[in-house]
Amino acid sequence: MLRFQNTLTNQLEEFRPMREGEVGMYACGPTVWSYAHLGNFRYFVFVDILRRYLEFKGYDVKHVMNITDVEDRIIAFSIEKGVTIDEYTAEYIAALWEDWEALGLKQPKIIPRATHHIPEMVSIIEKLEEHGHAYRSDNSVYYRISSFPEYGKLSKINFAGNIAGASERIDTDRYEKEDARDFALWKGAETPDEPAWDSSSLGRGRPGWHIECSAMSTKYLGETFDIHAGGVDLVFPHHENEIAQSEGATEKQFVRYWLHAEHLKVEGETMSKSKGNFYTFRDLREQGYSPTAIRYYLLSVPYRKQLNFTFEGLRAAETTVERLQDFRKRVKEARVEPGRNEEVDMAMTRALAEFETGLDDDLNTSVALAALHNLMREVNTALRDHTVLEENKQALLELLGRFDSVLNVMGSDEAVMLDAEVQSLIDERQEARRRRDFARADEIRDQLSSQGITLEDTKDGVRWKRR
RNA sequence: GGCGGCGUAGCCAAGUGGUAAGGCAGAGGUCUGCAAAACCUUUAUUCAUCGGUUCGAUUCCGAUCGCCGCCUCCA
Repeated sequence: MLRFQNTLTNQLEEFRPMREGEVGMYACGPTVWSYAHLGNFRYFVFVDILRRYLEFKGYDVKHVMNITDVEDRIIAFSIEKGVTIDEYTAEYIAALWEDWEALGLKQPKIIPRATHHIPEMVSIIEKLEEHGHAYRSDNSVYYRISSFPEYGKLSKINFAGNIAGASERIDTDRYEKEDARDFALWKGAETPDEPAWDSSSLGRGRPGWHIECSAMSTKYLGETFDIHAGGVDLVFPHHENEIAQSEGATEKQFVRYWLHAEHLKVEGETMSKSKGNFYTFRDLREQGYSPTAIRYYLLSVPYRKQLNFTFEGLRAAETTVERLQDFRKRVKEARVEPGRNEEVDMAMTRALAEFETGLDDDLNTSVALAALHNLMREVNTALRDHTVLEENKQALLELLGRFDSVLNVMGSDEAVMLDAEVQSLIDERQEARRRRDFARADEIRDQLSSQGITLEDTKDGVRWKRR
């Protein structure tokens, strides 16, 4: 039974989608003002596991992720560079998809961009005005929080209690609002050259940040949908505001399950540019770490716990991933004889059960990985001195494939060909070894090693690996 | 000031009212011409500290110490 910790109710709840066999899922996407960093990817990997596991369970997942391509920083930086916001964001969007693919993340099925959904946002704002949830001030439109009694139900923030201590941070806004908590739905244009859209009802301006997600999620998933995911920092105010907007406009429940991923720390500290511990995915790749190891590392800690990123941990992930991939490759290459091995059968049954128990429990990836490691050890032990039996091999490859349909860390299936020259060197070395000309054999091994090819001598011949 | 999370072996980390998953590193071994890789075995009388509840607590309750997050645009 699949269960999620729902931020809305603060409880571990059985997951039951609105429609049998289908899941509508909205994941807050990036604001493309810079390269995505490790923390962003921790969250993206979580969403990927969530989606893949739902698919593993047989659901058809309608996965929507927005791209926020208009926002204050984007506007400021594009003006600084003297380019349009589209030109400015294009570079970061391209980089995002490059990183995305390298990390083995599935593409969301629908990827709406904020700038392409202005009319939808305007129409929600109009509805909010009709319902008395919005008001105008200067050229802008604000949400009237006092009109939505349930405000705070997601974040559980008690406004009466906390305003006092935090008051110096409020009221710095230059806009005129009825209440300090109210937030902008539509920001009226102040200068002629800032990016803005004309709306006959609202005037010239641009949308507030929160309205984007309300408009795009509802458009593609309906007024009520199953899952909304995000980073913990979005609980307040972003998601709280989305609820106020969407439920204020439709008078229906907006989202049924709210899932929030914890943040990543680096060497025990908050990742920040000023501390010099700020990393993007590309930074790590430039340092030679493999995307798969990074993925493994990011998913190895359950999403609701802070992940303490360390380079020691990343190196450990590197080793582990190699071992897993090697295991799968060995199973695939193993020579077979007819028949089946009961021990291996039982190990597989246990592993599958443990894998599902783990992921069913609010996506406990640590438990799922332990299941995989236990399987690997048991299979290795059972088959240590035996030839692999045909039925086990097929079943095992199938099972590993199923696990990897969620984890995606065990390597691809494509056979990599060696060029003829390398192959002939390997052959020559084998010949030299037969002659016990080890000097020549080692010479060839060193030569290939300098080309990034590692040789391993096994009972069944030479195996090679590209670094 | 308000709200929330966490503290488990050298490191990362799961977990439960009945006596500690898994990974990395370490140690020993198998294999090997050597090596590498791989494989096997092994590594916490103990779960921040102090009290309490209980037949029994790492797991529940309270206090203390330490770390982290949110409280208006940061995943």
